[in-house]
Amino acid sequence: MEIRELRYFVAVAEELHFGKAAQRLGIAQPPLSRTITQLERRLGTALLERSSRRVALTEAGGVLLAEGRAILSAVTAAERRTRRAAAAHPSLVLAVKSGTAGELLTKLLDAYAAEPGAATVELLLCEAHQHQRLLQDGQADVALLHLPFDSPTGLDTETLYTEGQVAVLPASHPLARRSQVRMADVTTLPELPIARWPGPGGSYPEGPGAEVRNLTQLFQLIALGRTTAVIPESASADLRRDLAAVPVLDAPPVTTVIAWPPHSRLRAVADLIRVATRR
Amino acid sequence: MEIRELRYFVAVAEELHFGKAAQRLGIAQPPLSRTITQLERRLGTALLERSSRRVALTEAGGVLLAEGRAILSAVTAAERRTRRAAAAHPSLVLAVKSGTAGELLTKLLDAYAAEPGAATVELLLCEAHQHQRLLQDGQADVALLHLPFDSPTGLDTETLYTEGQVAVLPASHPLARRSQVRMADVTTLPELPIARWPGPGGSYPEGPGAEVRNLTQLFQLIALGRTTAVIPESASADLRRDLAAVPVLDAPPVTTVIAWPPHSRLRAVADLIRVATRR
DNA sequence: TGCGGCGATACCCGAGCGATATCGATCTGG
DNA sequence: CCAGATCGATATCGCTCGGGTATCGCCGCA
Repeated sequence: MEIRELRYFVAVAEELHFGKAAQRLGIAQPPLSRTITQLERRLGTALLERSSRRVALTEAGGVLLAEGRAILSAVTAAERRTRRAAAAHPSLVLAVKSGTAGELLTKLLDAYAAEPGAATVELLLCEAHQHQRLLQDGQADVALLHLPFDSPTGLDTETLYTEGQVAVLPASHPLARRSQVRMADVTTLPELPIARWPGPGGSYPEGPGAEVRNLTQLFQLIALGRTTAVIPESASADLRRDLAAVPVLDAPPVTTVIAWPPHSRLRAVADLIRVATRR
Repeated sequence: MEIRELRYFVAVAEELHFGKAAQRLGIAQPPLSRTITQLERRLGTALLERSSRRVALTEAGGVLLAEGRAILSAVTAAERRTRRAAAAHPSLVLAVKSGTAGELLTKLLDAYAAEPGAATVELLLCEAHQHQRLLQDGQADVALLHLPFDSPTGLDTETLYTEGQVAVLPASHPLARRSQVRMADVTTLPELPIARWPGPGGSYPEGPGAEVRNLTQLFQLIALGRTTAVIPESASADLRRDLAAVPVLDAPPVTTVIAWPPHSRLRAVADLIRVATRR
């Protein structure tokens, strides 16, 4: 099996249309048909069921689509990482959600910078749930994830620390004067529905609350009395004056982990992980 | 980058000798040289430092070797899994160390077999530390690992259960009458050095104890009074009459986890994991 | 029933892959 | 210090194979 064949197959499997796939690949349709047929013959398996009106994946085709996507991104990752490893000035890309400020990150970067032979650390600020893709296609070398929100599927991780969550409320709200609350107190406020974050696929779950993408948006909407949210304690470190944070006793704890692709060979990654986990 | 190029590069990087690599690949040496040069030009990076007497990896070459190996095994895994997904009779390969008998496995297999639409489960008995390779190159679909002995690097896992460890001793040994011992009691017996298991690389660590590969060997050597060992409680379930097991209070607990490759699409894998983790 | 959409087939051309022959550099033994 | 051996690079050739255009055959639809 060659990469070219996989690229072609993935294109067809995603478009479910030979013509469109050929266009996307920048080739004509006949060689595409031929390549897929040849791939099927090599594997000894039908990958697509095709009539002249409809193209569908077979069971085997579905498996190959999943595996193929992973392989293709592994290949682009390998190219990127190889090029980067050759750069005169070694550097390290650390992916973090734009919310993740916090002492932890500062301390980590300072501690690593103090190491002998430390590489330049570039911060790659990303949207929620993007870390995994960034690590898997080689755009980032390491990431900070927040369990259980982010999924560490297929990554190696080390736990850095665990914290509780707080409810963020308008300072004037009755609950804001409490020293602690429970999830039920926060989720049952009819006038303040819980904000919705995008899911792993990038789309929002159904619900009444406002749709938000980052903390600035969230805080503004809370200050306006339109929504509320339960977030990790450290994310509420420097809150606006018109907001209040109240610990939520029974909210699931949030664990910050450092994650990296399983076969990373970069010395800088190993160093950073060592610095992050020692103490 | 094409698979062919990667295969060639990995061969040269492993042999560090163009002639030998060409032989291993079953081609002549000139096209191999040419392909590597072309790969280096495409990546814009030297991968190998070559004089006429010596071939060595560059920094970038080392990175590409690690990534390339992973990609190559992912490709063979994709081929195997695609073919298997097309088989008329769906089956599932579960990799377990030959020691892992125990109730857990029996219960798991029974529970899964009772599911509607259960696939045939083939057991693949393997040596220590082989699970990961088997999963990564598609010879197995799921595995049972024992942390902290086996490493779940690059795999997704769910914890099944945790147990203590016991010291296995000749029944006639003085310690065998104790109801519990400590690590120090067992490791400091001059006449009974602790047995050595192969490490992740397949080679044995240095030390005085006997080299063993499986429980039968181990038990025989213990019965002969040549060695002793600390093993998970469940592995000592049906012990020979001339052996005794004593709980070791301060031995690290052993966690059995079920592990699978991160982007598995097989329904049977999902079912098995669901069955394994529910209760 | 004729038309349009879509994948498969037929056929041709050029790039690229592999083989052989040979060169040039470097290490080794006498 | 030189002759031979070793080993990677280069030159050149033939052929496979990947890509293009033209066209067919099938099927849904008006």
